[in-house]
Amino acid sequence: MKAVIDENVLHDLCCEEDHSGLKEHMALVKKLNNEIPPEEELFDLADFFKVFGDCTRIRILCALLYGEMCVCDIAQALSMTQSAISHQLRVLKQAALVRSRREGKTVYYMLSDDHIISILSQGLEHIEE
Amino acid sequence: MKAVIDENVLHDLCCEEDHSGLKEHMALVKKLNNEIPPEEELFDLADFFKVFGDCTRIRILCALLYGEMCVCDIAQALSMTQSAISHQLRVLKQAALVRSRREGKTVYYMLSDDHIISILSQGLEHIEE
DNA sequence: CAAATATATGAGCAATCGTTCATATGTTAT
DNA sequence: ATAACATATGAACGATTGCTCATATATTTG
Repeated sequence: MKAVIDENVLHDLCCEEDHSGLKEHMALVKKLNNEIPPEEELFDLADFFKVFGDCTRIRILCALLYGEMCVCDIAQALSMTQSAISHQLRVLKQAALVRSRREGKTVYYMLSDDHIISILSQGLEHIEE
Repeated sequence: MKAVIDENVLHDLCCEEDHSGLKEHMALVKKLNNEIPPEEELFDLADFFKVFGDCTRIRILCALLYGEMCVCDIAQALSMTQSAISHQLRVLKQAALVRSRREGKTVYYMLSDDHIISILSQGLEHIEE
């Protein structure tokens, strides 16, 4: 192993102008218990991000930023078929990114929590560079 | 449009016990200039998250949490072929998630900034629920 | 220069993904 | 019950993805 380990990483982080990364790094390393997490957890993590990795799903999430919407309105807003939207809403729901509420014939979807907003926001920050 | 708009969202957020989401929401809405961002930006955002949406790439990023590593060591650490790792490092590099440094025959890869750490960390937080 | 080592890359293939189309399920109104 | 509307879902198909294998490029050493 030629890899530079542990303390050097912390040293590098400490020597940067922006110290905000250090706390997050420590939190993550603590969370990881100083080891690469078990395969299963990394698999879940990849699966989680995979859901964000599709333009249609991102557009749905952005549409829901402004409040809950029913399926047909989302479809109309994105100029896509009801079926396509419904399929993707299922993916989003399985990943717990959205939840739904039925009101008669129509089903309203909304973001399941505002964790999602900060993840989207952080992604946007990164690509604007 | 049956969608609930704007102020209602803010109202909902204000009425939650945890107020931490509001600031982030406002930041994002401000960033979006109160509109769904142009298709191109959402496309880029999806592309960005897509990179995190693969188990091998996540494992590489986690390996690099502890410091820079050369290609063959990453391959050994993850029990994968050098070629597979090299292909994925290219994807990670194109997405600006890693950068590399050549030292003789060997090429060392490292995380390009600690933004990535906080994104990983935030993802882990979400799946641990 | 040739050999050895580390990395990068192109072609090909199996698997996964996102959409469409047809159809099923669920709800309301007549 | 029947019709109308909203949503969900299964099959199928084209596109994309991640790996393997073979080979190319780059660097060091003899």
